[in-house]
Amino acid sequence: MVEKLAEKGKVRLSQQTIVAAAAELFARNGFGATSLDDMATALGVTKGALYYHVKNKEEILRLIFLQVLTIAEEPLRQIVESKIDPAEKLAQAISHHTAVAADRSPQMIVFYREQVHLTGPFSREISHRKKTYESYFEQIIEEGIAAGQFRAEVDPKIATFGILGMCNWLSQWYKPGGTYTPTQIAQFFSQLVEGGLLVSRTS
Amino acid sequence: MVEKLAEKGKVRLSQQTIVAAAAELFARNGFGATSLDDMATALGVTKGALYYHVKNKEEILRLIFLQVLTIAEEPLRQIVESKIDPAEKLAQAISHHTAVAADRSPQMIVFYREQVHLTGPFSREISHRKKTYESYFEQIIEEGIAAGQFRAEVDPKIATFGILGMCNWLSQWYKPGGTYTPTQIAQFFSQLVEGGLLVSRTS
DNA sequence: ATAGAATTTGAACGGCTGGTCAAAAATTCA
DNA sequence: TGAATTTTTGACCAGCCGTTCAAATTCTAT
Repeated sequence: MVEKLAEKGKVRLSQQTIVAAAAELFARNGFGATSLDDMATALGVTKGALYYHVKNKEEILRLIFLQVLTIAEEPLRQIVESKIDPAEKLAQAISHHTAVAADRSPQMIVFYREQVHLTGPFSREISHRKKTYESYFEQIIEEGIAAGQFRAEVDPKIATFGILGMCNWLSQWYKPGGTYTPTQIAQFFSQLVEGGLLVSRTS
Repeated sequence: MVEKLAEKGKVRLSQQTIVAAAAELFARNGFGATSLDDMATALGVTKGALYYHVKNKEEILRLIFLQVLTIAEEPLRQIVESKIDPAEKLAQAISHHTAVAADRSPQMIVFYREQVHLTGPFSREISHRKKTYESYFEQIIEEGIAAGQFRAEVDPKIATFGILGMCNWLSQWYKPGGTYTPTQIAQFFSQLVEGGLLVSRTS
């Protein structure tokens, strides 16, 4: 059912390689439907070997979540704190988030699909960090409204959910080597969010 | 682990009630992590009883997918074929899609998360109907560009993915009884997509 | 009331799951 | 080389999974 990835013998087994292989399998088949045997087969080893590098199945999932957050959080924080105008901040934030979604798309799919399988305090920590991440976007929009750059009728929370939804959805359809690069897609999204579709506006 | 829903004894067991309960459990815990015992418990019956109404677990999943498509497809088709201007069409399409995402949110979560667990030709049929559904949005945007109402630089495919991502994401955060109704949220989304965030534009 | 049909039960099944572990193999380094 | 260490094996376990089915129950209509 799960074909072997083209990694047999090439790479040394480690937490990193396990997590990478698991992310692809979880993204393709779901966390619950991916067995440790599937992962072992994909890596060209036996199930038991995995347990030398990893405590259990859930830890693999935890490591995927941490990887996503490690990549995503810090650059966004820097964008928010930089001293450029809000519209440019938003464009950079969209560009950053789109890039993460595009080149870590298995991890992103897992991140937004499988949190339900995290248990205990770790799941709550993820929820909290997700909220913080979202709040950065909210801040940028509020800033833009306060500066008179964004329309005052905009609800920052709804707009944030809209923008993040737009970017996150990318991992559902983006395939490397398509018509557009992640950078170009991010530009399209920025134009759409900032300028809208209409040629002219009345407000 | 899975608490009983407040349905015990109240409703008669049927395909419909099974599908409804399953949708909530699948949405909350995932298809793979939801056992038939979980569903039976939630409905106040034993596992065996389910098999009188349903062929197997995958059929339950299939019925959820069909339910979503049955609700979503036809109204959108009518909007596309109606003789109103593209901007208004888009607003109505967004409103329609948002409404579906909001008041069938368990089913929508399952629809976009668990297709991987469908097997055989049915999965391909769903993919095809999904694509057709997306193409309706593309059509509206192309129409708007052709009519000179939408900006010519817009890529209809990317814009469609963006809009659908925005709406679909709703099922991840929307809770009935929040600050805004689905109708209001749809209006926000329409404004965002059509007019953008910026107060003024140069193009 | 009672026959007949519709529905539910509860036990049983084979298979797969995540996890464990002593022994074997591979690697490292003096 | 060869001893010490790191890594992998492969067999094993207990438990849960989806599914089946004969028997028991409940419902329906006369």
